[in-house]
Amino acid sequence: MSLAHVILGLLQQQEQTGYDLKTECFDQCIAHLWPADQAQIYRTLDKLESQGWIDCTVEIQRDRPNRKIYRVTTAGAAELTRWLQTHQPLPIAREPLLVQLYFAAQLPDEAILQLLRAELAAHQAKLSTCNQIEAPPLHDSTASREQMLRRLALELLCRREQTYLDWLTEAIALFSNTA
Amino acid sequence: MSLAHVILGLLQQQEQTGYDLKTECFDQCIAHLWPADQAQIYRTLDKLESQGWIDCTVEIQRDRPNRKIYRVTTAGAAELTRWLQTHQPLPIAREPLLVQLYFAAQLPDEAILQLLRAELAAHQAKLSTCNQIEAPPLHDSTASREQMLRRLALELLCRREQTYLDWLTEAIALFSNTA
DNA sequence: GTCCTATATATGACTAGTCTTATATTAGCA
DNA sequence: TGCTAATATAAGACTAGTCATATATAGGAC
Repeated sequence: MSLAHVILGLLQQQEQTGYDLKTECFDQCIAHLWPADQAQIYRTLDKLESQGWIDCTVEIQRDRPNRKIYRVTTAGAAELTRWLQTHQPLPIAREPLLVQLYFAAQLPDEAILQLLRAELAAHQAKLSTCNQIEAPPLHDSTASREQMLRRLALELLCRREQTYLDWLTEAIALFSNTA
Repeated sequence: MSLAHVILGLLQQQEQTGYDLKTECFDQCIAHLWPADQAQIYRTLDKLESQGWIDCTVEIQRDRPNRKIYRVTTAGAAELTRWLQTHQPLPIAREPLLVQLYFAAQLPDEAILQLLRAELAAHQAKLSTCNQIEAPPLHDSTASREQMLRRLALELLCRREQTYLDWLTEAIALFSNTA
């Protein structure tokens, strides 16, 4: 249940509501690390609260629905620290495009090229959104520890997209030659 | 429901049982593209059959449980061809390690290094299993179209692992210097 | 003799995540 | 006047995937 730990981490940085988590964290950069929809965020908040890892105070608003502001408890902080140091299993990446290529021998080159070009465009778009996330360069010694670690995480995202782009470009060249 | 299409593809190559699919396909190379457990394979076979995309004949065995040998129907073959040409959404990669790094500022360097080293070892192991999958080199002109496409898919898997290894090695160096 | 493995299929219980809709109020726009 | 967007939380229905267990038979290991 890593989503629970993402939320613990975010709440430790700043106490906030489920709505804030969704609009300011998950819809922004966290989406690249661990996408989550609104329903899942609220359910995980409920679970974290019943576990005693977070608690909340209700801020009564007249003109808007009340806000439940969550913060990490002592037990929650201990759990986060424990989890942060525990090696997690490798992520399972299920890649529809690779499956398609694996069975694509029956398709004409032009159909394969269309698949590859569509994937290339999608990865180019993703790389450009990753590049738009602000972060100091990897070897900037004035950056804080937080900034450096975030830059490091972001760096892998960008490199992964670049790996895709390089591979797709070569694959397209391969099929363009034989076509 | 890509697992359904993986199974359609595999059955189109060779009619076989759920047990065969599990032990000879999913436990071997397909696991790298689309891992699936036994329960999910059998349930998907049921669903594919009720959709009319596959059918089966029962081979009665005296000394062993009977075998249900599945094959792709005409409708199933048409569905596979359609799916193979349809652009699929980018895979969602949820990376626990990146989440950990993102919130790791509170940890000492040594704890971060331990995380990075464990991940490096895991990715080294994965790369070596990927490298053990037999496939002709990418530019071997004597390879069949099937072999070439499989080599291409495998090539991305290997490059992805190499990208991880490079990034992890640099990250480890970064923290070893500051430590 | 008992345990484990292989062969083969099936199902129950569960987790994580998605999609949709409900509720309630305010503000802005056309 | 009616529509939409923003602010907030909640829950129902569903899908995909995981984990464990059940069933049945044969053969080999200890």
